[in-house]
Amino acid sequence: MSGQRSGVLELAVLGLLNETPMHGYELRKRLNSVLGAFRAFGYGSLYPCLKELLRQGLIAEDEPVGPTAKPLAGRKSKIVYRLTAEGKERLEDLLSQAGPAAWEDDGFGVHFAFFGLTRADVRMRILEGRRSRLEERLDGFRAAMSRTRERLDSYTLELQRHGLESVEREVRWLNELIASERQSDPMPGRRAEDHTESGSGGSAE
Amino acid sequence: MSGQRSGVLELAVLGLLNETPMHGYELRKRLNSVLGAFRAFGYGSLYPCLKELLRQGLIAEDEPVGPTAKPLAGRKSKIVYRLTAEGKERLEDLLSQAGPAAWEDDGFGVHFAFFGLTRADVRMRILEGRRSRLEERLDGFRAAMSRTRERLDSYTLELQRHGLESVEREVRWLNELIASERQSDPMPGRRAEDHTESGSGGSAE
DNA sequence: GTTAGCATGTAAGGAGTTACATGATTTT
DNA sequence: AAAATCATGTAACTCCTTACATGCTAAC
Repeated sequence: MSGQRSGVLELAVLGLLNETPMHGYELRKRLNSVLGAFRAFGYGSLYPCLKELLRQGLIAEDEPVGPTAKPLAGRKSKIVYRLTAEGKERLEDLLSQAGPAAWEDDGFGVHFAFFGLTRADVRMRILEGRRSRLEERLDGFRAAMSRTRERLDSYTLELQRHGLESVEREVRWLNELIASERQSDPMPGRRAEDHTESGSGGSAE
Repeated sequence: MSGQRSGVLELAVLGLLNETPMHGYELRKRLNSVLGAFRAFGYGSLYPCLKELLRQGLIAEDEPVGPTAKPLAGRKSKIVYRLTAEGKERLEDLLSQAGPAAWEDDGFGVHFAFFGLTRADVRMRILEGRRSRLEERLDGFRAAMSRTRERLDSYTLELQRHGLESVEREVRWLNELIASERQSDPMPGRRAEDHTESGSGGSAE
């Protein structure tokens, strides 16, 4: 067990490098612009992650053939990373898992961002998983409210009100997404183990 | 440097124990109901924290004089914690700090929850600090959007749209709160560029 | 008398964060 | 040539999570 690195960052890095090769600095900016609202990563997180992915052979260094291709004077030039075949495999593996990691607060954002690479049934299970996660939270919330309806100063109350409203809004958002997914996906002969159909309804970019 | 424990948990525990003494199990429920929308703590977080606060003398054990007060047969009964004088001091200290810790994603919720114990000027600075933090984020966002308006699949786009909208909503919420704070606080001598007046107002709690 | 919930803990470790350090390139 | 920004990294640390372990107490 050394460096499993099963976090959000790994997936995000693999996903972005799948779109196009990049060097670290650029990667970080794309990272924080794509997932900006949810989390922000610093170099202190990114570079160790790249190092680890490199060690695992999931990504590789591309020799910089760009403009002013200085042939490495002491190794302190741009290092462009690209996804290897194993990396692509790992990415697809990660994106086919529809478990808690994909719908908890951490994780959902990234998984959603790469829904374009995700099978329709997995997408649906993740959306529904997140929705029921949020509904659980609403239940606990309301239960707590009726339990401790007693003395609560107005700030605590306002915080709860706002929190509740935010969660409700996300549920509505999910409902719309789910409805929209169902529409574009005719829900073909749903026969349990049916995942290798000839891909007609894949990623319509 | 041993166990500074300057996190969200410490503040939340001190704040809740300030309202009323409690034992750990109960504390955890209150914790997750008050801050429920933002974070959830497990026992594995809470008990070590209590232990550390105890070591620092910020909280103390209350002998259980409740119903069926079993006088400790092997020490595995309810342990009720209460805030000590030092604990109260520490709480007030934490709640008077209007720094990044109070308006970043992590800390804002807790600090807001205890605004009832916070001086009016500190409250205002925290609300404004958070607002400008969010506005920075909006700027970065929109800059990123105009930079990479190019190819973006619809899911990534939808994620950004939703993220943007959420942040905008929180800014509006903050605006309302700030306006409401200004109203209940006469804000002495407010004359446009007039910010260095001798503070006669302050905390009229 | 056994499930379900209350109640208290510990050991190991994960996933980043902070602060620091430094070189290369472009802009002014 | 100075300043800004691009670019890459490391060491130490923090706050919390996960999984585990245990015992008491009330309900069915």
